[in-house]
Amino acid sequence: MNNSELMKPTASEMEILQILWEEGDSTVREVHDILSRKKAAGYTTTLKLMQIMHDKGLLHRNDEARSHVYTAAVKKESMQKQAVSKIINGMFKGSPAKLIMHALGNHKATKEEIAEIKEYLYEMENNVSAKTKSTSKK
Amino acid sequence: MNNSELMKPTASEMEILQILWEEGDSTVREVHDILSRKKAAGYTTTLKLMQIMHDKGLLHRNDEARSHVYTAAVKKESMQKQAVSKIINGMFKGSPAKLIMHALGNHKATKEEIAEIKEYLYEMENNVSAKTKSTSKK
DNA sequence: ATTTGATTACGAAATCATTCGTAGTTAAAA
DNA sequence: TTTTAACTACGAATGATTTCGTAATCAAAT
Repeated sequence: MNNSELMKPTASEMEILQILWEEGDSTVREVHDILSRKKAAGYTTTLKLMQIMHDKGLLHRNDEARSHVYTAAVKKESMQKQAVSKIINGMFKGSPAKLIMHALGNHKATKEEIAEIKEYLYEMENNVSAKTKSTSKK
Repeated sequence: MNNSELMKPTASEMEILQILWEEGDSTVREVHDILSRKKAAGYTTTLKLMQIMHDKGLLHRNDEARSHVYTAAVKKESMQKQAVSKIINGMFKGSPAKLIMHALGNHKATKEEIAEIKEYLYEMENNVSAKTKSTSKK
């Protein structure tokens, strides 16, 4: 039905995407079991949601086996970026610094995290490949 | 209909709140004109939305004059906090640092902003009234 | 005083998202 | 082979949000 990046997942769809990003390819059953730990939901509700997401192009599906296996078709990074942009532009007048202050002010970071941020800032200021995430991630 | 903080504005309601935060008290006409610059929308649509928001307690209203004057009834700060929390918990597994890296990575900050953030981090590390926003705001 | 134009109130249609029941299919167990 | 359990497809009910038309009201201009 569509191509890729511009789709805006609903809240429920976000929950499912998050599970798939976390767990990797999964069947409806697997997603549903995880979802059930947090909220009541009928199995066919989860099924339908994932089918709709597939129609929208948010999920890929392998239907060779009887239980279809779904995969997130959008990148976690893209969605994160989109979410952060939306909030910076919508609520913080385009100033990332304002957002950062808020984040720091209301959510305590560990010493390590603070150090990491400082390191990142240092790199930015000195053009030390500020775009390549230095953090040995994942 | 209700009291205050716990209401979750919809996307359209957010747009109106943002205008009111930005412009201060405004009539439907004023809000609508600004809104029209960004999206097509009938006047009565904006009117109805603002009436609903008033019913929900999201807006205050002065109806002494023929054209009613509306005011945001929720604080920008509260909504910002809510938005930041939602994104940190939903997309960044509770790690404010991850959000911050993203914000810094995708939205260039000015030298001043970077300095400001560093200052803020320094204060945090040394407990120097880390909660009182030091930044001479606005 | 009448007309004109802008305003509010409000019902209701249109759209979108969520939830669930039912039917049909398949694979494995009995 | 028959039964049972799990699965998909899909229609449709429900619920929430958004959009808009119409009627009534008011104020200003004619």
